[in-house]
Amino acid sequence: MSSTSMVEKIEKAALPLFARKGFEGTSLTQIAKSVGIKKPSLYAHFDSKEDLFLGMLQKVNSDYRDFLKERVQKNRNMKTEQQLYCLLKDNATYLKNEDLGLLFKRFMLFPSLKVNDTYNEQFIESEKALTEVLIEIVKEGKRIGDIQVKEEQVIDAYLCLLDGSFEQLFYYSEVEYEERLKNAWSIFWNGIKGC
Amino acid sequence: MSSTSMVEKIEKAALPLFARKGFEGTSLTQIAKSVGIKKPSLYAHFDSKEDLFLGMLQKVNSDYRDFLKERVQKNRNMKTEQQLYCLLKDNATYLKNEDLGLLFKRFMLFPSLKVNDTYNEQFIESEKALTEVLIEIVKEGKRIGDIQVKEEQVIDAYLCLLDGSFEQLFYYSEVEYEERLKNAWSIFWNGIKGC
DNA sequence: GTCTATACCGAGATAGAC
DNA sequence: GTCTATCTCGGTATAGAC
Repeated sequence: MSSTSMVEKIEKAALPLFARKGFEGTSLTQIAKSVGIKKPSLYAHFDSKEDLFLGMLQKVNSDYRDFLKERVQKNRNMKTEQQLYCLLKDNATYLKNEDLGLLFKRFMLFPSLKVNDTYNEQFIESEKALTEVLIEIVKEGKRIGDIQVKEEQVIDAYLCLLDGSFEQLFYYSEVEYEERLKNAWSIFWNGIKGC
Repeated sequence: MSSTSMVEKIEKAALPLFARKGFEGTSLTQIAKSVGIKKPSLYAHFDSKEDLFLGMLQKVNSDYRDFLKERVQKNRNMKTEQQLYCLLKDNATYLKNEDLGLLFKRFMLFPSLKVNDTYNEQFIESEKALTEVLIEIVKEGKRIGDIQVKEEQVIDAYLCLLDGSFEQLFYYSEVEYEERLKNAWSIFWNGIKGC
């Protein structure tokens, strides 16, 4: 629990392993090897495997929430359509970093399957943060008349769009993903505007 | 590899375990216990853990494709809107069986992370089957004038809707899910009809 | 076909020298 | 802080009696 630099090195090495193979699927031997030290040396910096993992989760999630805040602030003056589209794209861009994205995907889609609930709370918090941001944008959009449909409908449809595009982020190549997202978005916005 | 009845019993016991905890997360001891026999007895029916798992995957996937065919056939004479909505709902209903749904979810969302590619091929095949069905419906819908927007747009948006709703199937309670899906669908269909 | 006993391995974690 | 050596546990899989 000392030497900050080494802790960071270990977490950085552990991230892609946990993201790709999950908690149980990743061994301390693999992590140590990736760092370039021996397995028992890890215990000079972390109390247990779970300790390592949980610390990493916390960092990843607080980073994500910071990113979210910063982006929303930056897009504050755009039109409603642009704000919503940017939120969708920014989210994808951030999570397109494979390690981060896979980690989020894994622990948002398979909650309650793990030992400790503290694992999931981190991601639920991040999800809440995103939803709150969305609600703000939609409310303002309705107020100024950019959105005609009922607020609840917009929220539900948008979240579905976001979840779906998040999944597809990993199926398809980057160019194919962009094309698909553009198409899905245009249908969505078409449906939002009302006639 | 004999006594068909016992093989089925074992697979039936293994399904919820693999679905909830994954391949590595499930032990043969757990499976044996759930069946009511001892661990080594499993080897009278399967060559290995992988053998058991793969056989189960194959069965699950062929069942799913049969279900898909049957449903599409049944809805053949409905209007385009109803066909698309039913496909969405039927898919959800089928996968709402938690064991099946979780298994699909796990192995469709985390492909290429496993030992053997044969695992994933099963699910990719199932996914293809669904896409082909969708394309047929949309093509016919365009032909008879129920759909105005470009075919590709409809496909992309629909798949995004389906993926998103599939994800949400596990987040929310049944009633909340229904409500959300209804909202997302109405925005989607709104966007499809054109103005 | 099912059992007990066991081989073998790799996991997480600890002790203690340096 | 890092290492070697070691402990304990639970995993897959096999041998061989019944």
